[in-house]
Amino acid sequence: MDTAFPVAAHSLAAELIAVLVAVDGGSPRVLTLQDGRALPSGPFELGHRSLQSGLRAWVEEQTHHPLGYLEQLYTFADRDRTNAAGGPRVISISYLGLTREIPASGDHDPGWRNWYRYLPWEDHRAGPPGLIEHALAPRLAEWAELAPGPIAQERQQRAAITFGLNGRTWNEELVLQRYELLYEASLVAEAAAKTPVPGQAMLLDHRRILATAIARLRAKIKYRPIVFELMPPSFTLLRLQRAVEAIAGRLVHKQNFRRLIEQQELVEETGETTQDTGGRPAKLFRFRREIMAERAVAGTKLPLIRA
Amino acid sequence: MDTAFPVAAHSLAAELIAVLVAVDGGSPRVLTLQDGRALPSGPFELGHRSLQSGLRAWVEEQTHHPLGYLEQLYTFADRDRTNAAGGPRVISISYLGLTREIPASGDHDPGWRNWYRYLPWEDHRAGPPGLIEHALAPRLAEWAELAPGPIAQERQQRAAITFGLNGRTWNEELVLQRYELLYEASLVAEAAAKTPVPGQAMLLDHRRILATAIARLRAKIKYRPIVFELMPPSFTLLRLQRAVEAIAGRLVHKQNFRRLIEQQELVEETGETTQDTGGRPAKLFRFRREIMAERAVAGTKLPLIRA
DNA sequence: ATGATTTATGCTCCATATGAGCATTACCTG
DNA sequence: CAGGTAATGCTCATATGGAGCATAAATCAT
Repeated sequence: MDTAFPVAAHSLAAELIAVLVAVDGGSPRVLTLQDGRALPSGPFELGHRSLQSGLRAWVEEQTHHPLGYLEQLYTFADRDRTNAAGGPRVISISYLGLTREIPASGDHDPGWRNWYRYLPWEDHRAGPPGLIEHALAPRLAEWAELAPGPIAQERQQRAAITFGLNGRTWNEELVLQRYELLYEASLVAEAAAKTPVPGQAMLLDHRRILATAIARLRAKIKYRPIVFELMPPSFTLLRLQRAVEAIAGRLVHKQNFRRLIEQQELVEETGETTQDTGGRPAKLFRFRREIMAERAVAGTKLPLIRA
Repeated sequence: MDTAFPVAAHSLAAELIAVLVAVDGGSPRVLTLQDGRALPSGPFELGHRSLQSGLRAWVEEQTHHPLGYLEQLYTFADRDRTNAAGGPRVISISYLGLTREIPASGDHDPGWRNWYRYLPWEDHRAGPPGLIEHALAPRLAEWAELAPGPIAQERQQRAAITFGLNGRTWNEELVLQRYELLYEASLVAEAAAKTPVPGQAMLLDHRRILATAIARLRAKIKYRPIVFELMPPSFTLLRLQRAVEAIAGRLVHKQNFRRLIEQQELVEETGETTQDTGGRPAKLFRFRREIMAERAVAGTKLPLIRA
């Protein structure tokens, strides 16, 4: 069972897809190509030592910008992804990358787009977007009704849970589940919707990959100090908070946020302050990289017994 | 972009590798082949609709056992993995699968091995294993000393943090970091160690993949109700606890564990009890699958503002 | 300059969750 | 019946997370 030779190799190709993220003030940005319709991608070259190094080299060459953090997202090889019948079967390996600044827009369109343009229902910073109630909920209900009794119930419940309908709480991490629900209900252009719900479509499954990246980032930001990969060397606590909010798509309690950051000793004062805050001048902070090693992982959540 | 080796595109192949886990009483088991030296793996067939379905079909065919839960782990294509020079470049996609029972051993070796056989330093249920202090710590210290000043410090610190040396607390989630540290220090057979530290080696990087799987499982068990995928339909709370302990490699506070499980309403009594506990008969419970949809994801950890 | 507006920062309070034990109850075995 | 093993019920101290109140220090419109 283990020795059957791998696939007749000539019908297989590998592709790398990157979701590169930056934060510009209050906007979460993602690097796109083709007028915002595609994520950057390229073939996996056999010359590279590993996938990771291949992607890193390729991204830095293309964007001329250092890549702070890089993490593998997901690999897929769904048959229906390959558009050309008879073309090679493509395995796509997607990555999430965080970068510190947005490259100065050289000549024309640098391609950094606000990601909520693609998934507008994900931004709850100003409360639940109206389009959920007006544009999504009715169409989802309609879709649920199409199914026979028990299935209809189930669909309705899924919609309610993922989108926080009828008074349920919004869970910002369910980005992928929400996109997939809309896809399943044929409400997005990628699923051949006649009249898609709001939100710009992308080529192939790039919007799904974006959703995966956002979900991962929203989850990870809570237990690993990765926001700092998106920040300049020094920053005010409010800017840091705004970055978190941009990613999470939710507002954060200012005082408690500060308490959290400071008690974890993640930052230290630079000693300087900045006045371009609009109000009282704010202290500048820098990330304490040294703490990273120690703060390896926190999470317990199991009633362990102490040693 | 440059291609170091001018190999035509036909030298690419894809392989699936599965880490199948089961729990047998207090033993965490993993399915192996070749007398325990390899994880089951096989080619990705072009006929399959997707990677996931390909793997699922293949596993169920091979093991004749249902696969409860399946999750992608990691994809890699390191050049040094391909042993045969000139052979195709292989992309390996690894999966973690959980199964409910251990298949009855048919004729001979069913291949389910206790995973601590491969990573003996990971089992802290009876306190920190002696081999950490006796066999690992000295060799790691030795390795640290090989480097010049500052690097030596750094190595020493990494070892102390990952293995919980000199009074630091043990973090059971750092399974992969520990294995990689030992690899880097050439203390495991896979890294051509002259006299490897205890722990059975595996072919290629299979032991690293196992470490990845355990790390993922140990992390996930804390915020998703996946232990139940390893349990029979009804079970006592102690059996459930033993399963968690087997995976986490640590003991759990019994009363608090019960409180946690019950307050989360993850289980319900079946109404029956069992007497083969050795002591007072225990109530039998079953997992409340319905709760899964609601308990989609819990974790906040950010000081969010309520709606 | 003056009061309104903005943001930074310091603190308090309270509800829960978590970590540790103590005490009892109910079976089995020799 | 004594002793052993588990199952269960409860209590208590502390840590953590969610909300607000209050004050300080700038800018801005009038």
